[in-house]
Amino acid sequence: MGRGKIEIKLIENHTNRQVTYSKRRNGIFKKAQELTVLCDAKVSLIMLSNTGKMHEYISPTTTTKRMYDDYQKTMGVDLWSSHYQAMKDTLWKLKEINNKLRREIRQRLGHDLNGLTHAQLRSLEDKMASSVEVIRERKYHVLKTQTETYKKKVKNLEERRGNLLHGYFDQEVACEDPQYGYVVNEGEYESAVALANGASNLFTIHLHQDVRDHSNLHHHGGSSLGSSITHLHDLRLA
Amino acid sequence: MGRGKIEIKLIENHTNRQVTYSKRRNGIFKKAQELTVLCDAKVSLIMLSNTGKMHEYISPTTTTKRMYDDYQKTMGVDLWSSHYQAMKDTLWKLKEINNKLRREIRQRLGHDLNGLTHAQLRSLEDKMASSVEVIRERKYHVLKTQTETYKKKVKNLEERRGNLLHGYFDQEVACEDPQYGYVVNEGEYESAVALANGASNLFTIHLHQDVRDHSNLHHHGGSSLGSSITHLHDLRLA
DNA sequence: AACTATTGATAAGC
DNA sequence: TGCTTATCAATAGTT
Repeated sequence: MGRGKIEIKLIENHTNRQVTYSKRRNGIFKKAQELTVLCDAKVSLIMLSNTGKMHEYISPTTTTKRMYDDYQKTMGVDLWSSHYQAMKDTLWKLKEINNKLRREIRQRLGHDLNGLTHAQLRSLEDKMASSVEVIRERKYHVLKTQTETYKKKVKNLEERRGNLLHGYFDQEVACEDPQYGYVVNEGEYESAVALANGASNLFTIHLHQDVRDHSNLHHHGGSSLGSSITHLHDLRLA
Repeated sequence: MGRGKIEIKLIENHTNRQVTYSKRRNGIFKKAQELTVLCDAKVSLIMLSNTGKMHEYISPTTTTKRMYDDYQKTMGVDLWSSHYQAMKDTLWKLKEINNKLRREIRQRLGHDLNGLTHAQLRSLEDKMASSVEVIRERKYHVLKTQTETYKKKVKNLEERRGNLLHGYFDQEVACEDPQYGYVVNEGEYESAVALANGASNLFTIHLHQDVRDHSNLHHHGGSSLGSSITHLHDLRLA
């Protein structure tokens, strides 16, 4: 339709092609619009020119995301889910691993032993016993180190105070039982134990939605009927 | 264009609306096709009728996924990423929990004790000692139960064999040391230990792509130019 | 961009 | 749905 029939093949002339693209694009947008209204249909139309310009029409009764979600559902399964599906798999596997780790910890705490055979229990007992031994040794090591550090500190303090105050605080310093040296950082200990006792509290995960505003884009919805259909999304590829 | 001008408003007559939808849909598809060829453009066109039928046109030079990916990039990346982002957060948190659980297990195995204070070590030792006690008790319980079960079995066997064969196998039965009753399922024990000894092997996650075949759908690509544009995806919502 | 001669799309009817 | 045809709409080429 025009001053002459044209063959449907690539328009070689660059300018001509641009003009035709613009004209026909608007024509299609108008038709999409009309279809939406006349037939109560939902249309998602995305067009990308060879110059990299992107244009979109979306029926005002829906959103592009919803259209593609429906499309996915209809087509069977996901299109872009290579990424998404891999993520879901990873997530599931991490959950599995988590459960296994938890179970192991529970067993080491002496719970959930019902499923284990005598041999497994014997092995578990042995391993834990040797672990306790390691911990005990480490404890003695820390004890020894800290005691020495403490002694040094006390001695240093006595010297300094003695030097400064000529023995005025000798009695007070003597009251500080070296034993108290072991309970430094008592506050931190509490929280450390809380953490060690389950970390279950960490499972309180608050999911949230990240809905962003794309106000930088001109959005002229399909509601402005016959007036200005040309005012559709006019975007450039990033 | 037609036997009369029509107003662009919802067609009330249901049948008429269906017919118009079908005709105009094909018209738009044809125009999308022509635009693709004439101007070297890429078009993604998804239409959903009010009866739930879905139709699609996609330029043969691209795919629906690629078009939508481009669209997302242009729009600013976030459409379904509310979902996606929540998933990523969950994944990250699960990894964190995993690491904490692993650290705890290592400490209970007697490793990585360097950061702990004497008080923490003492607490850990106590807890492990009491856990060992629980495990030991459970072990004895299992031992006792299994021994009794075994004795019953042997007795029953002896009786049955005695009845049938008049004591012919007495000697053989006597050779079965009751101790062997404790080592049933030795094979399973090995795998259980392997599992208990880290579960680290579970981290070997093989990501895969799930590319499925949708051969149940009639796919007539945009290559069949002027011939049969009506043969586009014709799907129903699941 | 705006203008038309022309072709193309389609509303109504079958 | 498919075909026909009288009409209106889109647009190719020109200005």
